Amino acid sequence: MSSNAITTTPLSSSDISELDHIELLFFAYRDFIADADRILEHLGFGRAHHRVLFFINRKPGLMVAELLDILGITKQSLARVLKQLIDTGYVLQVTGEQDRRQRLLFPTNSGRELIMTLSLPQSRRIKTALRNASPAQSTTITSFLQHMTNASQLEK
Amino acid sequence: MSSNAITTTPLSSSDISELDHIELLFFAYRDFIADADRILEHLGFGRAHHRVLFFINRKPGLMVAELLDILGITKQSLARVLKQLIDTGYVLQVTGEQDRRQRLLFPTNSGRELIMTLSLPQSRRIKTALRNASPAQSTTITSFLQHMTNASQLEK
DNA sequence: GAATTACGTCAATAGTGCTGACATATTCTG
DNA sequence: CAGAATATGTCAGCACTATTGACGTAATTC
Repeated sequence: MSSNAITTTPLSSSDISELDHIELLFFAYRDFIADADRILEHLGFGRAHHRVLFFINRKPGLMVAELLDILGITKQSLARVLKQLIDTGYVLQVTGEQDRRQRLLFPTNSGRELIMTLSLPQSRRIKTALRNASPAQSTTITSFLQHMTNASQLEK
Repeated sequence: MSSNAITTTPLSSSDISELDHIELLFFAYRDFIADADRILEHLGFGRAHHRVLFFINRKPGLMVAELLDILGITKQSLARVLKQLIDTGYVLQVTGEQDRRQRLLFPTNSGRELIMTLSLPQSRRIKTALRNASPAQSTTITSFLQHMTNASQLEK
């Protein structure tokens, strides 16, 4: 048992390249996330705040329920960070006009400013990674990322 | 202040596509990770266990210090999950031969079996995402992921 | 022999996710 | 109109994973 522990048992050769991709994806995302982490530290915010603010900025006026769907977390988890973002003036809640049960979410000016600051190093990283890519190659990469999501994998 | 909250303040137009990529990367990684999460639940393990086992399987015989470098966490964080993986028979520690201070890490047979099970849905997802990609396009994607890591961004 | 290295461990804390339970408006429906 | 459904908020407790700081031990190096 321990005698053969050193033997590597390769997966079928066709899987090898996917293991490489798994590893690459891990490193890419880890380094990508770390860019913003350094900035968040100073503000007493975490990654959850970042994600919430990012999507509120992407889709100003979205409902709490929509945001929950996008993030894939529970309302209790969202509540904690959302409350902090509201209390600190980065996010604004507005009662829905047609449906007054809804609380539509908007970034404030500070919120937009913050999310831009957080996005900058990440944008730079992507820009650098795409520096030598042709438009066609950029499309290939975008398409790959899209196909990696559940939304795209469903319509296979 | 609240009057212009609805106004979206776009970043410079050249940054728009990078925001799209940030969003895509979030969804891709989130769904990608979730594949294994469902399996881990049943075992009482978390993502940290997954990552540790993954890299021990990728590089059998690596030192604890190397693993810490790869994962980018502290030894105290690693200790907890590593101990569980050792206690449950998925990982084996072997004292280094040249340097007897080292504890070289190896996956056991069960460990290799488990990491294959965890990697399968992720491999399938990647395979599906690459289904219509030519070899050249595959290379483009691999190259992009590589360039997204700190290691590659440094040698710019 | 003393410093350094590789690793382990105890304790406290933070961030972020979860479930369950319950409350409050508001809207929809029979 | 009364009751069901919906959108949201909140309290309480727990799990997992990360952190820092401090200290210990064995092995190696100088």
